[in-house]
Amino acid sequence: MKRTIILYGLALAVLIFFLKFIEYRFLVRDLSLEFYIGAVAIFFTVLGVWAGLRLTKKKTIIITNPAFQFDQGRLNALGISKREYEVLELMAKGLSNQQIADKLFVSLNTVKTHSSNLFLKLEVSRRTQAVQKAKELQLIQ
Amino acid sequence: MKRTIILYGLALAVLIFFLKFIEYRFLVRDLSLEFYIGAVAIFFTVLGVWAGLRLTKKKTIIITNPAFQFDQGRLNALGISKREYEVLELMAKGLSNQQIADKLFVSLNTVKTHSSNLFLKLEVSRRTQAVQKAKELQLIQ
DNA sequence: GAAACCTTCACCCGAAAGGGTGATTCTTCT
DNA sequence: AGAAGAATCACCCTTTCGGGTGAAGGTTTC
Repeated sequence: MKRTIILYGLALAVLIFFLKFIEYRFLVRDLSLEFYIGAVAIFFTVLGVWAGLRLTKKKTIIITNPAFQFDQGRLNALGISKREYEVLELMAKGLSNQQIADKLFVSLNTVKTHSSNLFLKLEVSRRTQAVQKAKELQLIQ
Repeated sequence: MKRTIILYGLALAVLIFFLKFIEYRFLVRDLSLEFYIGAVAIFFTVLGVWAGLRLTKKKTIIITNPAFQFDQGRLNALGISKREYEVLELMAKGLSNQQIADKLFVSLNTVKTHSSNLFLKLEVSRRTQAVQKAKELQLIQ
């Protein structure tokens, strides 16, 4: 922002001195006033576009929430165990219980037990709610 | 934004008057032409800024982190209808199909149809994935 | 060593979700 | 007026989820 203004100012100064220069060399006889004005117009239009875009350029998208930080305390407060948390994470990725079971090398029944306990502790009754609530509580990203 | 442009204009004016001042001291010449050039420069700068912003309006709307903005275009690109979007929103809140049906005053079958079409369009096969993907695509908050 | 966890797994059952097909009504666009 | 799409609903069937109960083996803690 500041750099843009400074650069703009410098460009402006350079141009004006440049114009002064050619003015003294070639344009004292008023040979092409139209050309002179045209050049100034074009130059400042371009400069204006450039500066305008520069100044209004938005910051890049931040998809992940930078304010997120893993809070073990909140997990403990809810009594969520390590294994249950792993299930929760995979659940949030949209995996089915079977896929979670394959990933954690346990049986489907085990995953179901974990998820059931998880629902009790989060006080929900469906996985979508669990994911939503876990995000609200900043348990997962 | 506007403040930036105003500040910029003021900076420009200051610079020009500064240059004028130098000019008076060292390069006393035809003053009316100089002012004319200055006016043209300012005018075209403003024009350039304005035109630049106008022309790139859509491209510069990039959402910064907390500011979610509804993007109809992305919905259209995926071919997601209004009703499907409503189902998606309620789905993301963790509601069951039956609850969604009650809320929208339609039958369970209708909700299932909408969600099926939604899954096709989002290229997913489960509601958790749909919600996750919709958030990634900034379709929902 | 008993109590309190965690982790693992099994079985049953009902509810919910998902996939497929077809059909009707209504609006909208050409 | 006809085509296209949206919204609605139905019926079928399979898979997945969720709730309940029970149980065995492991660790930690008092």
